Amino acid sequence: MSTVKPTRTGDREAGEGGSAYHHGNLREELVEQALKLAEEGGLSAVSVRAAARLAGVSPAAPFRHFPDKMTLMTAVAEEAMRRFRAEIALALAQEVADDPMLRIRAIGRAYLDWARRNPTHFEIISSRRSIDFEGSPSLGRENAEIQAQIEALLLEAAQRGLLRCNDRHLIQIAARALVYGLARMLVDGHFPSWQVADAEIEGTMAKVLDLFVDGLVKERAAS
Amino acid sequence: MSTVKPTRTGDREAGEGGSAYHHGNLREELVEQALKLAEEGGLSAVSVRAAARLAGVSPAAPFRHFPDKMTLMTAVAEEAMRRFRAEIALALAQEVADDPMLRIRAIGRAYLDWARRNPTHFEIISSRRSIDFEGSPSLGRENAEIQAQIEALLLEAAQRGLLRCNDRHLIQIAARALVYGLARMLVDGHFPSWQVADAEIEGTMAKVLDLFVDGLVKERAAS
DNA sequence: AATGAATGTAATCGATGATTACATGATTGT
DNA sequence: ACAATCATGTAATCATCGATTACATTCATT
Repeated sequence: MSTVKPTRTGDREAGEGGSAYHHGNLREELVEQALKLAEEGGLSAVSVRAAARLAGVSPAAPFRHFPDKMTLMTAVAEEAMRRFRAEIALALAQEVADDPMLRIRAIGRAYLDWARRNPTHFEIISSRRSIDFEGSPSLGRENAEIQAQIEALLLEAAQRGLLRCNDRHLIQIAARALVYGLARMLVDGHFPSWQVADAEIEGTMAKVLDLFVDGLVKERAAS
Repeated sequence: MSTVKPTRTGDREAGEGGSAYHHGNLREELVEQALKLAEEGGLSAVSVRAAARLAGVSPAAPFRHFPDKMTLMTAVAEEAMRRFRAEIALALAQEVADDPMLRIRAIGRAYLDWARRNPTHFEIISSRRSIDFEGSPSLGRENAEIQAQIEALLLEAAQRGLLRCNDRHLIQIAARALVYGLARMLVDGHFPSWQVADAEIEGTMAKVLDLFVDGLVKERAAS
């Protein structure tokens, strides 16, 4: 009547106001709390029960909204992917350069930056065991959109004769493998084995990205 | 008395022969069974209890040999790493080419090949959450030896003027990021999102590797 | 208001990692 | 040969987790 959505009791964000049997927004609250758990304690800290606890609800309550843990994690991944995509889109919008390879590099940097700042969220969207990627249209769509953006940039680069290799699909897989490998080396804690200190990680990843992109383009005039 | 090793009851490989209270070789048996569990059911199928079950021993027995699960998994990782290294060494020994970049590519192929055939074992040695990498001299040493081999090859390549970039450490990180990314994309099941069928994976990975290595070398003469 | 669907609770199950007290048997010193 | 000692395995138990079932409560619609 007074609230916008007729199907909801009302916002209980403050936590203690209204009558407490029906939460009113449990589904989204659980996703949010799961994201928080992931941030603070890593992937292993995310449990259905812990999310329920944080939401102030019984251990069985989440199963009214998600048939199993994987479905909850998939919803978490969808939210994380939404943020990931938004940040990539922002970086691309801020890259004023006309050079398509520079724009691809900007995407790569945004990718690595987000993974560095949200390691567990990155892990969640990358996993195919804790989430049902195939079963989520949202995840598939967002992923395909990133691919399409890069494909367009590669096509432009090819038309300008910048590329050393004609197989753009292969280039794209290579590019993704490189940034995915870097990001996973980071979240998996491999850099200490490479004598790369934490403070150097960002710079190292940027230089590796440059090295790779330079290797893609046809012989540059000079340097 | 009759057996070779005086400190052991004797081989109980067959399973039912001798007196059964003391297993005689539990530690190694547990590692072996854990490897088997990993092969057959993935990382999540590996549990201390399951390994104990397969070894025909009580759920608490493993904790006499490993203080916690992570220590068991670290021992598993050490055995997996040993096999991994052996296969890389074999591939390198079989590569007759004198070209250091071809030798590096051979290492990359062996790396990817092993990961493709032993996805869960690869996952275990790559993880830094289920194992204590830093706490294992064996793991650190084997990893450092691979790095040293590649460093030597890169140095040779640099001396022959083959490299486009002088920072060999950076090249090595990039190379590792690429193969690690490819291997993890495989293990994590990303290739379906890239329209790469299972049968094409091996070839695709090889081509991506070539694309990368070609990008490292100074402008080739012709095609 | 009454009814039925949506949503949350309570109780319970089986599996897991881990700990403690106890049992067994092999090793070793005399 | 024998007994002390230590390594190794067992039994029992705990807390946590994912999951299910039966029941309670609230909301929306009639």
